[in-house]
Amino acid sequence: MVESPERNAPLSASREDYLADIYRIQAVGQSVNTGEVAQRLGVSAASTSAMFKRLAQEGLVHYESYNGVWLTKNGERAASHIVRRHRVIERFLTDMLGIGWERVDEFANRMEHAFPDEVVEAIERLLGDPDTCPHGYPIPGLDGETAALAGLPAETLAAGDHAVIRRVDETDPELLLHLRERGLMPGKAIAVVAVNQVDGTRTLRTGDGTLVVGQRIARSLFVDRVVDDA
Amino acid sequence: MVESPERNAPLSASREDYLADIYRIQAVGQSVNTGEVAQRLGVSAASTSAMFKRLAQEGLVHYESYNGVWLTKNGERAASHIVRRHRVIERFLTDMLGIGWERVDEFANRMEHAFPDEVVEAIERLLGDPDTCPHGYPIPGLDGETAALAGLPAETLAAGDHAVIRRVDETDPELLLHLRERGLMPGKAIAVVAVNQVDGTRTLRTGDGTLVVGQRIARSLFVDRVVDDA
DNA sequence: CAGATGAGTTAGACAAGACTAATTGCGCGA
DNA sequence: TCGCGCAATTAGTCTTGTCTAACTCATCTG
Repeated sequence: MVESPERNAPLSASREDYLADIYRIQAVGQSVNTGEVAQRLGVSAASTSAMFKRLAQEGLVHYESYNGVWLTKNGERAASHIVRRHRVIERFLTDMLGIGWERVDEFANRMEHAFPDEVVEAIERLLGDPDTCPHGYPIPGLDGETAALAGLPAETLAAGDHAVIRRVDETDPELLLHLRERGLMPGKAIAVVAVNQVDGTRTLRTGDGTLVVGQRIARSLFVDRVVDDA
Repeated sequence: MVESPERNAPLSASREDYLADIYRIQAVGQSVNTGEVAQRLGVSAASTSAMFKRLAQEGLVHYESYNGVWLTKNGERAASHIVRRHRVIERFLTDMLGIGWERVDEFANRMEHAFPDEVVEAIERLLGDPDTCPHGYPIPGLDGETAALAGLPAETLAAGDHAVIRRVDETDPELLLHLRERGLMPGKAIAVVAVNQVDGTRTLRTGDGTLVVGQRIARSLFVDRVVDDA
C-alpha cells in the first residue's frame, strides 16, 4: 500500500465528497459498499469503484475488493474535517442568514469545498461554538473528535413515553419542511399519546398541540426518552 | 457565431474566472489581450487562447484573433454577477468575520463559485446593502448595473490638495497590509503636505498623523479631490 | 451443487481544462 | 520594405473524474 506522495496535499472536491459520505455512513454503523456510496453521491458504481481504489492508494481508506471500504486514521481525520465544515456552514445558513433548514444541506454541499479553515473557525466563533448542525448532528472538533450520534428512532417509543428530539433525518427536503411546519425539531419535547398498532401511526403531543405522524416520520425522528419522575 | 446550446446553463468555475477577469480589466478601460488575462489568472497563454475561443462560441465575448476580447451583453451580465458575488463575499469576510482585507480577495476567489444567489442576497441584506467591497470597488446590482470606478490616482494630487480615499489597488496583499497599518483606507481624508519633485514621495496628513509615501503607494490610492472652501 | 442473479469491477471512451513545444502573425526599427 | 522579436495561436499530450458496456465474483435457490 503506497502512501500519498504529497504529505497533506489538498484534497480534490470529489475526494472530499466521497470521504464525507463514507464518514456519514460509518457514523450510523453501516458498512460502506460501492452501491450505497454511488447512490448517495449520484454517480455510477464504476466511478465509485475507481475512486475507492484511488483513496486506498493514498492511504485514506482500506479497500477490500467486493467487500467495501472503511476509513483509515488519516481518512477519518480528513473526513471529519470536511463534515465539520459542512455542518458549520449549515448552521451559518440557518442561524445567520435565515435560510430554511430543508435547503441548507444542498447549499452546504456546494459551499463546503471552498471555505478556508480560517473562515470556518471565524463563523464558528461568531455563532458561539454550536455543538450540532441544524438537524442535530454533531459538529466534529478541530481535533477530529466527534460526539456520538444522539437519539433513537421515535418508532421505539411507546404510548405514554416522553422524549426530546435530538436529531432528524436530513436527507429529504420535503420531509424536513413537514417537520418544521409541525414543530418537530431538535430540542423540542414530545409525548406519545397513543400508538396505533395496526398502521403504525402515532399521536404525539408537542408544545404546540397534538398531531398524528406516520411511520415515515417516526423513523426520521431520533429522540432521547425522558424518564417521567412525576 | 453559434450561441450557447443551453440557455442560462451554469458556467464552469473556470469560465467564471476568465469572465470576471475580463470584466475587471475592461472596468479600468484597458483592452483585454491574451497575455494580460493569462498572467492575472496564472495560466498559460495557450489555455487563455483556448478559453477565449470557447467563450466566443458561447456568445459571452467577442473575439478577434490576435486582437483580444471584449464582453458581449450576455457576457457582461454574467461577469457582473460573478464580480458581485466576489465583492459581497469580501465584505462579509471583513465586516462580519473580521478577516484582514489583505486576504479576502484570495479567499473570495476560492469561495465565489460556490455561493448560491440566494445566499449572496441574504448576506447583502444582513450587511445593509453595502455599495462597495472593502477595497472600495463598486458592488454590481442584481440588474447588472455597476457604478463607475471612483477616484483618480493620488499621484495626481499636488501639495496643498485635500482629498478622500475612494478605493485602493487590491491586488497585492503586502501593499494592503501597509495601507491598513497607515490608515489609508476608503473613506479616509488625506491632505498633501508636500510633494518631493526629485523622488516623487509625498508627505500626507491623515486623521492619525503625518506620513511619507512613495510612488508605489501614491499610484495605488484612488482619491476624490475635495475643494477647500475655507 | 449448478445455475441464476445481482452487485462490483474492469475496459474503453469522453469532456474539461490545463500544459509544453512548435508555428504563425503583427508591428517596429533599420 | 525587409526581417526580427515577441505575442498569440495551434498541435498534441496529460490528468481528473465521469460514463456505458462487458465481464466477474459471491451468493442464494432450487
